[in-house]
Amino acid sequence: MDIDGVGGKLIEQLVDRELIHTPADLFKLDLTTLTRLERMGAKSAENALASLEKAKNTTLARFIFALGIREVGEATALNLANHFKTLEALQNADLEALQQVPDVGEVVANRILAFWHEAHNVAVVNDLIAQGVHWETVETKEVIENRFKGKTVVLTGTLTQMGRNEAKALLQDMRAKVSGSVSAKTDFVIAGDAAGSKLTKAQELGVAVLTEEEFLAEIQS
DNA sequence: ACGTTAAGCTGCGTCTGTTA
DNA sequence: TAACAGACGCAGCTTAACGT
Repeated sequence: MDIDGVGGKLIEQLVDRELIHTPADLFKLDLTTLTRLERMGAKSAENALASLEKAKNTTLARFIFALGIREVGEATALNLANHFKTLEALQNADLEALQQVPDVGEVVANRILAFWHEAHNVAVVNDLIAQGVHWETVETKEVIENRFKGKTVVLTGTLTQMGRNEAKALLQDMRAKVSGSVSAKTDFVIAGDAAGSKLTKAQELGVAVLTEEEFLAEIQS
C-alpha cells in the first residue's frame, strides 16, 4: 500500500517480535509499541502512524496491488479495478470473467482464483476493511480529448517539475497506457534529466521523444 | 516471436534519529 | 550541536514469465 516510513526493516522487526501477524495488524499499532523498537524515536513513530492513517484512504487499484497476488502488479491491478469496479465483483469473478480483463490470461486468472480460495487471505482482507481501510467508488470519468489518449507512453530519466508517479497518474487519467520499456509499439517517450538506455532505444526506433517541458506544455494547453 | 510486465538488484541522494 | 548511521525513495537495469 506504499506507506511512507513503514519499510522492510520496520516490518521485519515487527514480525520478529511477533507484534504483527497479518498486514491488518499494522493498523492496530500504537505509539508506545513503535517507540520501543530499534531506531524508532517518537518522531519516526509519529510519522509512521500518520502514514498508516493516511494509507487507510486508498484506491481499489492500489488495494488490489497491495494484496500481493503473484503476476498482479500495478498495471494489472488498475485494469482489474477499472473492469470490476468493486472488490466484491472481483471476488466473485470466475475464470472466464477474469480473462475478459486486458493483460489477464489463464495463468493470471488462476493466480487470482487461488488467492480467494485461501480462507486466510479472505480473513485478512476483511480485517483490513474492518480496520478502516477504504476507497472511493471507481467511476468512469469523462476523458477530454488529448494527444496521449489510447497511446503507449514510456517515462525515462528524472522528471524535475513533477514526480514520476505524478506524471504516470496524469497520463493514466488521460487514458494513456504507461509502459516500462520502449518498443516499436511505443508512441511517445517522455525524457527527463539523465535519461538512459530507453531514450537511446527510442531514438533508434524513431519513437517520438518529448522533453519534460514539452510534455508539460502539452498538458497545460 | 515479440512486446510487456513483474520482480529483484544496485547505487545515489535525502531525511531523520542516535550518539559523542 | 555536529557527525554519523540507518532507512527510505527514486531511478535504471536485467531477467524471467506472461499474453497476444
